Amino acid sequence: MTIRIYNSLGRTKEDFRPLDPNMVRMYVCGITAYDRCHIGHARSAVVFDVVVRHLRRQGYNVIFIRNFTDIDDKIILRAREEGVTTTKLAEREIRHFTEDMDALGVLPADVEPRATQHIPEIVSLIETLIASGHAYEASGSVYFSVRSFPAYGALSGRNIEELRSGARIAPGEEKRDPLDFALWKASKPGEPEWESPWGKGRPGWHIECSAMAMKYLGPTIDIHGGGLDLIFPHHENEKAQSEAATGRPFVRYWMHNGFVTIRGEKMSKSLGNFVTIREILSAHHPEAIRLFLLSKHYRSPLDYSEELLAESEAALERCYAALADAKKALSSCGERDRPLTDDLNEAASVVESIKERFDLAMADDFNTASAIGHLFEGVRALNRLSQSAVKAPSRRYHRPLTAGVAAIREIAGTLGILSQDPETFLRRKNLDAIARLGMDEAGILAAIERRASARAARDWTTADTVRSELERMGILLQDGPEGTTWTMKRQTQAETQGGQRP
RNA sequence: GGCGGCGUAGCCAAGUGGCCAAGGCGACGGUCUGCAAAACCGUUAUUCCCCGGUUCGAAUCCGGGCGCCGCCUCCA
Repeated sequence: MTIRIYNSLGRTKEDFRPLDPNMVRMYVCGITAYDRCHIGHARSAVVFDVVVRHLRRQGYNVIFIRNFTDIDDKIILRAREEGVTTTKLAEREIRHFTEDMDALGVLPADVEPRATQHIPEIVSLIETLIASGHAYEASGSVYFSVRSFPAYGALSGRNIEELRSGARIAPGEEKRDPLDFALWKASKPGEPEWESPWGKGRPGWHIECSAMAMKYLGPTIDIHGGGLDLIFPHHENEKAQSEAATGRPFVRYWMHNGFVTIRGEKMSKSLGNFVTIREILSAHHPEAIRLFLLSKHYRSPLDYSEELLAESEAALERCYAALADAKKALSSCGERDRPLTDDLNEAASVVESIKERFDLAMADDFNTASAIGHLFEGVRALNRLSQSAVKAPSRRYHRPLTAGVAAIREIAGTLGILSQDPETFLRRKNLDAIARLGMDEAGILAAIERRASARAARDWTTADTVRSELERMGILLQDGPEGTTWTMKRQTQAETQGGQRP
């Protein structure tokens, strides 16, 4: 199936044809390691994680690189404020990031290179650019000459002359053109520094990505990803310096994810309206967070709110409940050969077709929102089969139930959800919830016992009193053929109002 | 100012020329149940911000409004 990708360069959807038919070279800009990551960083990571997972499931051999910027102005500034070295600060934040990613189920990249560990490659790339007249040295710094690269502005759709009129040269910079950008920055006293042919200094921000991408993936890579805000100047500059150095196209498909907003505004440090990944993880299941992040197409803005996260959580629970029910149904469908009704045959065919429809949605520029729609159609069809299988057992349920569970798990695997055992997930969720309320299960089980005796005696008043007492604490009872089970009441919108966060 | 995006049910969100406008959350009615819950079934947008136009036919294309947002400086 041909995948179509919206290419930021050209702003159209194009058929995806990697340089080598079965291999995908992919690079995504990671974080600058100076502070905790928020849900916006999580979105970028999860979106490209899903791209990698999907490409791999389609049979591509994906080489995936995600870098860490571990030296830059912000890191130097923050390290100074905290009185630690830039290395220590970066190490710490990289560790936090890695922990966040592990928690979110984001697969590690094949290589996670750091700028400071690639100084020789960076220096060598800069030397090439100087030799070919695309860069020049001035007082120990090296700048890229934008004028020397006529295609500059093509990626971001910017007009060079307009950019030039708005740009200015900062004090201490010796640029020949206001648009020129630093490849190498001469160090100021007290700053971290590395040896170079131009004296001690450190790499500029953009050059590290070119050097590392080309080191691990070669001069032309298939997919380069990052947040929308990286298009200009970061990716424009990366493209210019890489192509100036090699004379070959740097990236075949540029992908940019949209922002996470909060109350309609971009989440950012400067506005102070950000919510860290860690905060959200403390209140929500990681897979619910993934489902939320994937609920909208990756290029559109996604508005964050507690209510929407709670909705995703409810939707996720529904999926797990369906898998758990299907398992039970499977064990009770028996050997009797009873034909299925038309609508059940239809449910069976829905279940058998969701993989294909899911892949079709994903092939259209990774339309996860649409793909999730198909997933839920599968869930409903599976529920229908499970319910009938219990009511009117027949061995004819065996195949669609088994296929349905397998299909749902497989496509969910592309999204990085439904990876746990359903019973374990549901039980854990309940135990976690009562633990948060400071309760334990013994009390609940005792109450269920009391109610069971009352019910046996047909004392409905007592039975209902016990049940409503538990319900007031947020615990719902479910009477089934094998006795009574308990579960936590789902949070509704009304109940989450004025919830955990302002 | 330049460039770009968005406006679909109570909320979230697919769909970008033609089957009844996906799916999720919520709400309501039904099946089930002692009553419930869960699940299932049904209902919940004669209509896609507004006004014109093109077309046999438009949420989808064109023109004009209105509203919201982003980039143009570090930013996922």
